[in-house]
This record gives sequence, structure tokens and C-alpha cells, in this order.
Amino acid sequence: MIERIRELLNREPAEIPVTAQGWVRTKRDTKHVTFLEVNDGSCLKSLQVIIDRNSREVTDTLNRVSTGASVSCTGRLAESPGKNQKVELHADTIELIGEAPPESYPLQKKRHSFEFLREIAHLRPRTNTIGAVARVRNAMSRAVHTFFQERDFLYIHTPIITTSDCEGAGEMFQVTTLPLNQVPMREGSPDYSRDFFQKPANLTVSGQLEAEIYALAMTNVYTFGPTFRAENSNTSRHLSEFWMIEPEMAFCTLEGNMEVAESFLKYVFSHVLETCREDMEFFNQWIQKGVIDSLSSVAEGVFTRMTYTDAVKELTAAPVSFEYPVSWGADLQSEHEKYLTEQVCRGPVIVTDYPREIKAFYMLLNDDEKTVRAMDVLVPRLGEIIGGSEREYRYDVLTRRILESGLDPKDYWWYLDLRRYGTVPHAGFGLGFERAVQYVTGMQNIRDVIPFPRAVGSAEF
RNA sequence: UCCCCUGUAGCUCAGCUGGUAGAGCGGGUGGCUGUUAACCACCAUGUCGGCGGUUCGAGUCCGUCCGGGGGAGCCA
Repeated sequence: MIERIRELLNREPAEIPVTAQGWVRTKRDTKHVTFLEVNDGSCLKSLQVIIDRNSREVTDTLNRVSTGASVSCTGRLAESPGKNQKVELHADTIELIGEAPPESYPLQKKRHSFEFLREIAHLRPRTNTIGAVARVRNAMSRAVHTFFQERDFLYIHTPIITTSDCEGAGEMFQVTTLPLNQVPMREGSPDYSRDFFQKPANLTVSGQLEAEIYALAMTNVYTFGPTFRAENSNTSRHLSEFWMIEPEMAFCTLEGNMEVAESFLKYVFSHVLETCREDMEFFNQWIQKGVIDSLSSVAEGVFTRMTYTDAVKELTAAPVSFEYPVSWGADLQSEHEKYLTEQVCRGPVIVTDYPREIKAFYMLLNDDEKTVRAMDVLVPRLGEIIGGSEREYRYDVLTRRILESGLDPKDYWWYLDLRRYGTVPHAGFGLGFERAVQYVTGMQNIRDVIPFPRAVGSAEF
């Protein structure tokens, strides 16, 4: 394989011929030579290639080279007299592999709006910002796996298609092979016995319940996979298809859960700061001023721990007026979370022990019967980035909580079985991967941190 | 789903209280130059999102539909 441009840019000038391949970002002509900026996605920077227009053949080739064209250039790496780069490629030969007619190629040298780039999602990774997002997203994925693998967590592939209609985390996409123009009916409703799975099936909204199954056998596991929500929500923070990370740990209480969540965030953020320095400086300068500082302070700072009850006390005593009133029993609004992280704790805070009414049935009920062992990790600038809990592991209590939530224990038979056979305290949390990428890059819209965003009315490419 | 904003050249936008359209960038042509947001000159840009209405006349006002953005709710 040809050496990548990232490697070439780090090399010293030498006489040995090297080849660079990539896509032309810009072309500039002077009297006798042509300058190309060639980028291959290996890093933010492009390689400056200089070609002497000393023959008719080279001139003809260069006339057809324009922004977006793919080229292969061979020559010597030389010290650059220009101030924007250390080395440059003095090419003896240039091969035009694929033209990009300038009258129709949509990408220009100037800045484009992200809205426009979304319409050309097949070409947008060739821009500085989307390219940088792709590299940071990749580094974060890698860090997620490394973090858990180094701690002996097993990566579990939980199902994409599920027939348990009990996940209750949002609207689901139905999966069916029934003919939609003539659905077989039985007693007034679709006859699912004739559907592919012989019962209603959906795309998963969470892998947590299945992760719990494996945690209660393998001890420590995690999932990292696609998740689907059919909610009709059109915001800069929601996608219909997104990636979620869900660790689940047996013999673990909320304290252990908090420790893992804190070290997890610190690990991933540190990894990006260390390995994506150039891209992060780009985001810091052009996308979100101060993003490096805020990431560093999370990576190095302390995570304050606070119960929901104490948080409400802090907010009630706050010398500011909130748009939404604070009262025990009500969920924290984003303005409240912002105040806690930015004013009270001046850094990340983990809020625990929420009222049972505003949290899910599977969270461990405290002895006070009023609160559950839930935790939300809040960070400055964003608010909630992680939500998790210690799970209810007592069969009787869980059955009671299912009933109280208006659900049918029969639908949860296998989930309850885990509490009948060898139950054990366990805990876990969930993290929306794209939200984390948004936080790290400072990108405003979640649709720009996933290669091919799916949202209401939008699934192009 | 609700509220607000928005849709004009390939892109980013201007177009006041109604009188059939402009700029910058991009593109083309020529010039200059080890250039790097290159520079200078000239040239061409268009169903003003769709449909309907008011009016002598609609980019502009009204209705409606579609697309985009922001906020809320829901959440990750």
C-alpha cells in the first residue's frame, strides 16, 4: 500500500521517490509550476504537491485537474520554502485518476453550511469538518472498546430485531413481511401468526435487558450497537438510528457503576485529546471555542456526587430564578442541570437516588420506598450524558414494580427468571454515542456526527 | 407533535412601506505571480420552493402544501 499523507507529512526531506494519492482540495497556478493540495483523509492537513509544467503532456493533464479530482503523484519530499508546511512533494509525474468537472462538482474551496452538506452526504466526508468528525468518531469507538476490553468486559452483540414489546423506551419501528396492501386479519387485528416471526417484531430500542442476561453469566459485559427510535422528534439532538453503549456489571452496586462511568468518560476524552490533537484544535478554533479546555477539565477533574434530594436543596436555595420551578418529585430540567454543573459543582456531577415515579421500573428501590438507585452523569455545556442505575434484583420487588407500572409480568418472564435463578446485585448505564461525539467535537447538530443520519422524513443515502 | 424563524444564481445572502432582480464566493475566458482564503480584468448566470388568492401589477401581501433551521416535549 502507498504511504498515507499523514505519514508523508511527518517525514524528513529525502531523495527517495515517494507517491501520494488522494483528492485535490485546491489548485493554484503560477507561471511555471502548479500547486495542488492533496488530501487522503488520513489527517486534516493536505500535502502540497508542486508540479513543473515543463511539457505539453503535464500541462494537458493539469488542465483537467480541479477541486475534487483524484490524483496519484510521485516525486521527492523537499523542505518547503512556504510557511504553511514543513515538507512538500516535488512531483515528477502526476496521474489524473478521476476527474471532477468543476462546473458540476458541488464542493467549493469556501465554507459550506452543514445543511447543504447534509444534502450531499456522499461527498461531505471530503470536507475538513466532516473528515475531522469521522476521525474523532473512529478514535472514540476504538477507545470505547479498549476501555472495556482492558477491564475484561465481554462485548455482547444484542439483537437488532426484538419481539419483546416490553422495552418501553420509546416508539418502535415494526419489522414485518406481511403484505401492507392486504394484511391478513383475524378478529379485527393483524394475524401475526402469519408474520415472519409469528408475532409482532420491532427494531430494538435498547440492548440493556439482553445485556443483563449475559452479565448474570459473564459478570461484566457491554454492548455497542445501533438502536432505533421511531419518535417524531425533530431536534439537533435526536436521530431515529443511533449507536448506544451499554455496560452491565454483576456483583456491582451503584457505587461501582459511578466509578466505571467516571473512568469511562475520562478514558475516552483523554484518548481523543491525545490521539486527535490536530482535529481537536480545528474544532476548538472553528466549531466550538473552548471545547479542548472543557474536555480536559472533565478528563482531569473530579466528578461530584450528589443525591437528587441534595440537588433539589441546592437548586431551591439558588439565588437565581428558573423558568421551571424546582420541587422534590419533578424531573430536573436542562436549566437545572446546567446550574448544577456550571455554578454549584463547576464540573461534572453524578446525581443519584431519584424519585421512583420519574424513573424506570427496573431500577433498585431504596429502603425509603420513595427513591431508586438511579444515576445521571451531568457535564457542563451539555447536561445529561450518561443515565444508569443499579437494577432491581429482588424477584418480589421487581414483580411489584412491574405491576405498579401498569405492565404485565408475563411479558417479562425471562427477565424475572434472572431474579429467580441465581440473582445478584448488578448495575449498568447507557450512553448515546452520537451525543458523546457531539460533546467532544462541539458540533451543534447530531446529524453531522453520524455518517448517514436517519431522522423523521429523512433517510437518503 | 406544538411554537418561532426561514426558502431568491452552483454556494452564502441582500432586496425598505407591492412596479417582473443584485452582491460576494464559485464557474468560464484572458493576464500576473513559489502559490497557500492567491491576485487583477472581463463574461454568463435565475420557473424568486409548489399551488391557489388579493391587485392594473406579487420575490414582496393573504391562504395552503412541501423542504430547512432553532426552541419545547420526549429522550440517548
